[in-house]
Amino acid sequence: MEGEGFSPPPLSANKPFTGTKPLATPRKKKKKNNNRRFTDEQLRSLESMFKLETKLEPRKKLQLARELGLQPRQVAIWFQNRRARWKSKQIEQEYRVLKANYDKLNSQFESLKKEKQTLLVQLQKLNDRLKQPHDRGQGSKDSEGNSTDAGSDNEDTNCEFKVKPSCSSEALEYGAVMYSDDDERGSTRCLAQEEELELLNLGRQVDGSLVPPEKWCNLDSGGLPDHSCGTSNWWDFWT
DNA sequence: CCAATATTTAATGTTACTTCA
DNA sequence: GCTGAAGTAACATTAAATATT
Repeated sequence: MEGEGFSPPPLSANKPFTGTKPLATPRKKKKKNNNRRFTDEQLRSLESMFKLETKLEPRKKLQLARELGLQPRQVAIWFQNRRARWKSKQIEQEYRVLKANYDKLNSQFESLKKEKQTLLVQLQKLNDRLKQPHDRGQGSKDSEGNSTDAGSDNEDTNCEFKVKPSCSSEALEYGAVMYSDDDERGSTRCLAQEEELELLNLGRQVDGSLVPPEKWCNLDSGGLPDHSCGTSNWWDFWT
C-alpha cells in the first residue's frame, strides 16, 4: 500500500489545476479519479527537482508540495510515475544500444565469413594443383624446355607456382610468388612465400599427406563455426 | 467539425521491504 | 529476537484528459 496515512487527496486542495471543470458526477463507479494535469509551472518544478534527485526525501517532498500547492501524496505519486517513465525510457535506450552493437558485430561476422569463404576457395584450388603433378610427369615443360616443376630439384611439395612477370618487381624482389587466380574476380594475387607455405600447410597432415577438406573442421560449412572443432568453444573461432 | 481510437498521466491497489518502538 | 504499525518503492492497472486519425 502506498500509505502515507493520507486519504485520497481532497480535490479542493488542488487549486492550481488547469481549470477544467470538476466532475460533478463520477462517470464510472470506481474512483472519481479527478485526473487533471498539473500546471506547466508545477511540472517544471517537479521536473527540475527530478533532475536533481529521482527520489525525494520526505522533507523536500513536503516543501515542494507546499510550494506547488499540491498534496505531499500527489508529489510522491508524481515521482513514482516519473521514475516509471524514466525507467522505460532507459530500457528503450539500452535496447537501441544493444541492437546497434549486435548489428555491427553481425556485419563484421558476415564479412569475415565471406573472407573465410574466399580463402577456402583459394586453398581448395591450391590443393587441387598439388594433386596435379602426377598427370604432369611428361608435359610440364614449356616451349623453351624450361622445367617449371617446382619439385624437380629438391622440394617435396611439387609446387607448380610460376613466377609471372606481371608481379611487381618489388614483390618479386621480396620473394613473392605469383599464381593465376581463376576465381570469380579473375584477379591475380601476389602472396609472400611464407604466407603461401602457411596456406599449403593448412591442408597438410603432420606426415605431409593432405587432409581431406571435409576434415577441416567443417570450415567450409559456410555457417557458424562448427562446435565439433578442436577448440571447445565456438568463439575460439575468432581468436 | 465530429467521432473513434490512441496516448498520456494522475491516481489506486497490491506486494514486499525496511525501520522503529 | 519477535511483532505490529508506518512508510515507501515497485509494479500493474484504471480512468480521465488529451492528441491523433
